[in-house]
Parts: sequence; structure tokens; C-alpha cells
Amino acid sequence: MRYWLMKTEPGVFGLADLQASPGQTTAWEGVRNYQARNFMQRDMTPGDRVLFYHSNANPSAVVATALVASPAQPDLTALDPNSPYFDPRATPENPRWYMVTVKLDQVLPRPVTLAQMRQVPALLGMLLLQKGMRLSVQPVTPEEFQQVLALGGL
DNA sequence: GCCAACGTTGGC
DNA sequence: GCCAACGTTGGC
Repeated sequence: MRYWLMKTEPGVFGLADLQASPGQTTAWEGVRNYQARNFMQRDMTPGDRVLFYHSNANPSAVVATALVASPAQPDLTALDPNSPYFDPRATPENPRWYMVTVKLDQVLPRPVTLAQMRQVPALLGMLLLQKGMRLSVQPVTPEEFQQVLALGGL
């Protein structure tokens, strides 16, 4: 089993939206970065655990955990001209972009903010905390995952 | 709203 | 294949 962190902007799709989704499950559509796509397509397996992170938020924070609920499938929003995630280079034969499905696991009793994580020596190696890091799907170590949970009251 | 850092595009 | 220009991300 692997551990991940997935970013989302609460103004676009936040924890409240995930909670309101059928089965508290959502397709992680709209990722248009190759590295993030490759993590989902190659490395994610159902059952993997996810830190659900609010970016561009006040404050930015890990707010919940989630589970990978399905293997990667083509992200068909890339084929839809009316979608904000439309990519004219995607075709049914080569859909180009992939997504997994994510299911809410536990809401953290206390959100773990970015500022808070920066103060924890054991977390300084997290990709999230590296300068210029904008990858929206990124691996975390089991130790980092556990540490964030502890900070969040789980 | 600003802007640093990054990824992608496209001219050459 | 280089690299300048551009668009995006995301913290502050």
C-alpha cells in the first residue's frame, strides 16, 4: 500500500463537496500534469491512502484522509469541448489523461496547516514543503502520513 | 493581488 | 534540441 497527498482548491472542489458526493466518492478529474498523471496511472492502487489537502485556502491545510477507490481510467473531460479540462489533443483512442476515483475516509478533528507542518522536523522532507513544489498528486512516506494524522488528532 | 517558480509550447 | 515567451500554481 502506498501513501499520497492530493491537492484541491476548496473553491473548486473541497472537503464539503467530497462529503456531499454520492458515496463520498469522486473522480479526480482535471489533472493535466504528466508527473501527477503518471502517479495516478502507474502507481496508485485501490486501497492506497491519501492526504486530502486544501491548496489556495485560508489556511491551506490537510483536512481529511481518503482512499483510492478505483484504478486509473481515462479522464473523459479531456474529450469534452464544454469542459474546462478539455484538451484538443486527447482522442478516444489516446485519451492522454487519466484519473482515479477517491473516497473520503476520515475527516481530521483538527486540520493540519501548512505553517504547522513546516514546524515539524519530521515533516521537513515532505515534497509539499519543498520550494516551488506545485505537483498536485505526490507521494508521501508512511512516516509522514502517520505524523500528519497524529497532528490532526487521529 | 502580487509574484516566484515551474511546466509547456513553439519558433528557429 | 535550445530556449524565450507564456500560462499556471499556489503561498503570502
